[in-house]
Amino acid sequence: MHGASLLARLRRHGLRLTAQRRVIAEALEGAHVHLTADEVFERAVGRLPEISRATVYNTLNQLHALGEVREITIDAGPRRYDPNVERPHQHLICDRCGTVRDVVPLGDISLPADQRYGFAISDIQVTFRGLCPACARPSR
Amino acid sequence: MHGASLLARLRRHGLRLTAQRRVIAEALEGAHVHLTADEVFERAVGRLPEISRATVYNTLNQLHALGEVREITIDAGPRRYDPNVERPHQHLICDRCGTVRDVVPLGDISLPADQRYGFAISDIQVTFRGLCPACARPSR
DNA sequence: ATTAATGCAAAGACTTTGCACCGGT
DNA sequence: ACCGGTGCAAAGTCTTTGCATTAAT
Repeated sequence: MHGASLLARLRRHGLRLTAQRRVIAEALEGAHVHLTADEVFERAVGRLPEISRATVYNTLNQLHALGEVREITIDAGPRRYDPNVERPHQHLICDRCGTVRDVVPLGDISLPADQRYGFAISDIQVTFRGLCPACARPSR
Repeated sequence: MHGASLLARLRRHGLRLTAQRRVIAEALEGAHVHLTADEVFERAVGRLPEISRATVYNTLNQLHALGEVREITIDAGPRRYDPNVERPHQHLICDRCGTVRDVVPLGDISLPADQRYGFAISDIQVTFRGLCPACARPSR
């Protein structure tokens, strides 16, 4: 069901294949880090100068609604987009510089029935927070 | 070290005890749900009409910086503030209406050394997501 | 041909900030 | 008296939206 490129997945959802969506998908998939909408826009502009921020936002929102990208919200600052919805993973975030790394934790965590309040739980997100090596250095 | 009122904790940090901070602390502690800055402001205005949003934001940020309140960031929408930093707990969030409930999960999760990337991890946040009973109903 | 997608610019939601005045300590 | 805190209004950051135009199917 997955494993295909973002672009292929777009088509599968019945969305039209436009140049804009192509460069947005490429920007996301080519990144080794999770980009903000603005970073996606910057990269996209390099390949398609007429593209607009609105289209980037619209497309990112659509991809998210379709479950094809994950949104990462750091406490402050813009949202970031994670194209990897195929392999389950969680995030490790530096509280100072905001760097995000993908991680696969060990162990298991769950909610006992008396803690579910009747919710239908569909996802468990685990975020590890701390300081990355660079930010932990006392140099300030 | 904790267990005292927010107000008492404020004083302990050397912050001045003002009427504004008093009503903000009361708003936070009196809430059974986690409030947004604006909700805190609304409640505060009821008791102290001259209070400004800027002061609410400033104070909330200070409390957070001091570790006396927790910030909860839902994907969309304003941040919420959780005055309970005393008893460890996690959050259960409805993806449709945004309701937040405090929960105490079972189990354990951790990062193996090869997944830590040299980070000094100081916190693990677990967020359960799903639909609350009201939003799960097919009525729409 | 049809209708979704785009770009632009404007509006919106949320938060921060500069500065003169006020009020805890 | 000192200096942190406050209120106001303006600015800032990030995101969404209305609408006329363009282009994928």
